[in-house]
Amino acid sequence: MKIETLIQQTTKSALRELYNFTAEVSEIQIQYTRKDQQGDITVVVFPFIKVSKKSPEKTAGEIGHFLMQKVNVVKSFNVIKGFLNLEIGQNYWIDCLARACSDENYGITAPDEKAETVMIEYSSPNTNKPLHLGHIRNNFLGFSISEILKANGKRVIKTNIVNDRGIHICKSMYAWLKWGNGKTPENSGLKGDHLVGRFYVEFDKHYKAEITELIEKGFSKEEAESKAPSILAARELLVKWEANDAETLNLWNTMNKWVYKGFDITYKKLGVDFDKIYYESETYLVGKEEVLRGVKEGIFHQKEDNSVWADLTEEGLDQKILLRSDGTSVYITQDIGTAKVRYNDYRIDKMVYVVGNEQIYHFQILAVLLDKLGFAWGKDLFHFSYGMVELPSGKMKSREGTVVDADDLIEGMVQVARDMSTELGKLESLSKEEAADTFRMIALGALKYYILKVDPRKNMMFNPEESIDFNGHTGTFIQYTYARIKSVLRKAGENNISVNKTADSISISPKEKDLLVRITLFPGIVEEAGDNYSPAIIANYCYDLVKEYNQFYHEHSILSEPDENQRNFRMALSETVAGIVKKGMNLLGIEMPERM
RNA sequence: GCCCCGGUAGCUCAGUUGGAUAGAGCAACUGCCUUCUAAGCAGUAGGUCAUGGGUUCGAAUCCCGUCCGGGGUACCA
Repeated sequence: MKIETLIQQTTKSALRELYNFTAEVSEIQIQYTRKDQQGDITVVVFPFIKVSKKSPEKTAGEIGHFLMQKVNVVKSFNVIKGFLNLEIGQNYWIDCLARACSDENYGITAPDEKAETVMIEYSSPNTNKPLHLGHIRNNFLGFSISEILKANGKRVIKTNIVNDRGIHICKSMYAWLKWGNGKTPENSGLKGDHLVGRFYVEFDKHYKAEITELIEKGFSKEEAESKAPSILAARELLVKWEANDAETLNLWNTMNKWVYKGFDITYKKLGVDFDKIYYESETYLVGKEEVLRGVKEGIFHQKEDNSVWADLTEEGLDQKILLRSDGTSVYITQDIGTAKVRYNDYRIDKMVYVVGNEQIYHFQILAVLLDKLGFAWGKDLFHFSYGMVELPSGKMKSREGTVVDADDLIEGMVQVARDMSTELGKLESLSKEEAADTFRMIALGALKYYILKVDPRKNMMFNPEESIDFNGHTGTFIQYTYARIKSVLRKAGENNISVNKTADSISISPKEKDLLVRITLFPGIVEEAGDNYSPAIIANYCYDLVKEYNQFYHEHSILSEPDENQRNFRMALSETVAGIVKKGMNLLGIEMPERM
């Protein structure tokens, strides 16, 4: 049993026996004792002075005596105001270490027969432009949350819906037809997604110019936006596409293939993957059918101009368009179809959408629409909404080219990692390939950590200079500590010192105690991260753990410790910390180098 | 207008879901490499937790008001 639970329950008995009061276990507050106080675990007794009718000190003292008698790991206690600080015997901590050290899956829960199946949708790119920093946060979060849920005993299906059709790609297609001069990735030397992205920007440039021109001719802004020749041409392409026009489909296929080839490279570099990829072009018709069924069944209504709407005013939402007057689908139409297809393909207990918080309203509507269409699971969908990424220079706008491109960012970080390692004279003993792989791990680790350490729900500032910092609260620091431990363990192996997991008759220093306590926290941290869908909780824990380890490392010698039991204990501590940190960082999708 | 989200050190972020004297990193300054990796460790300085009230033994945390910032409210996605 966990020590916290044991103390809570015994405190509950104490309250009953001493004061004839029946408390809920959840009312009994247990916390780890502050570092500036004596003791390991603290019971907060303020809430019970009403029932004890005694001073906080007296009450704490009485409960303290009770706990000492009933719980043998409680060795002593002290009382400060209403805080009952318990000292836990050293055997308890050594036992915890032994368990953590010997269990390869410490902190990780494997799925059992009745494990929930969770499908997690993330990434979900449009095929009209390359991935940028915003997508990076999405991909890292989606991947990490998948890993964290797996570690909490869920079955996870990672999925990606590729928005491969729609007005956006038609814009790129039109621009390519009009101004492309037959450019291809091969003859331009550009990565496919970047090439297609250029045409999207090209489109917007012309479109904007046309709007300005029309406004000068006396049109209203709205009229100009809908009457500009470019947008009309793109719309026409969309209609042709939905009508299966061979030439349009051909171009669409070609350009999307360019993009996929580019995406594959970027995904690989990011280290993310998917169990199942859906394409909007393959699901939107299912959505359209569902919408038309809704019309037939009177759930939705069709206006004179043929557009289809859902009236959600009763649900406190607005009117929502589901099909345009020209019959083409909008974003949410596709989402309805994709949801239906997914539930046909898999036995899904929970559907999680990793999508930015600007789409909160969209997913509220989606849940209601699915519910109205009679899908029981609709209202249970979970929109994991994360905050936007801001730059010191302001917001990113892909149409205006003010985005941080994913490929450029990664390449730049690898370069800095290489320069920094060379400057520090590290990795000289490694082969070229090993060194290159380590630079990659360091660069990606720094980037992933920088993004995942902040609470996903909040907007975050991406400062390019800080993100490539390798000192302080960074992924690099954690990787470094891991490599450092590995180095010690390697040396121990060479000297034939075995890690003794059952060390006794040793003395534990305060710093070692801090580490032990921190180690026992790991399983709870994994659980909390799962409950809260928060990689940040894991990230911050790993930092705290290695910070503590480095202090220990600085204060104590390990290999040159003369006492064998003491040495073995420190080896076990080191090995356990390394194991936890590796598991924790892997939950963030961060690899750990053995040397750096 | 209406609806969501946020405001903690100069900057970027934590803060165990209401507990003790609010913590890290960066930036600045000062020490520590003949000793297991100095991408490290130790120290100095830095705070009216936006603001005003309320709830109670106790509030950065919960409730109400105000101010500031962001997002949403499209026949864009």
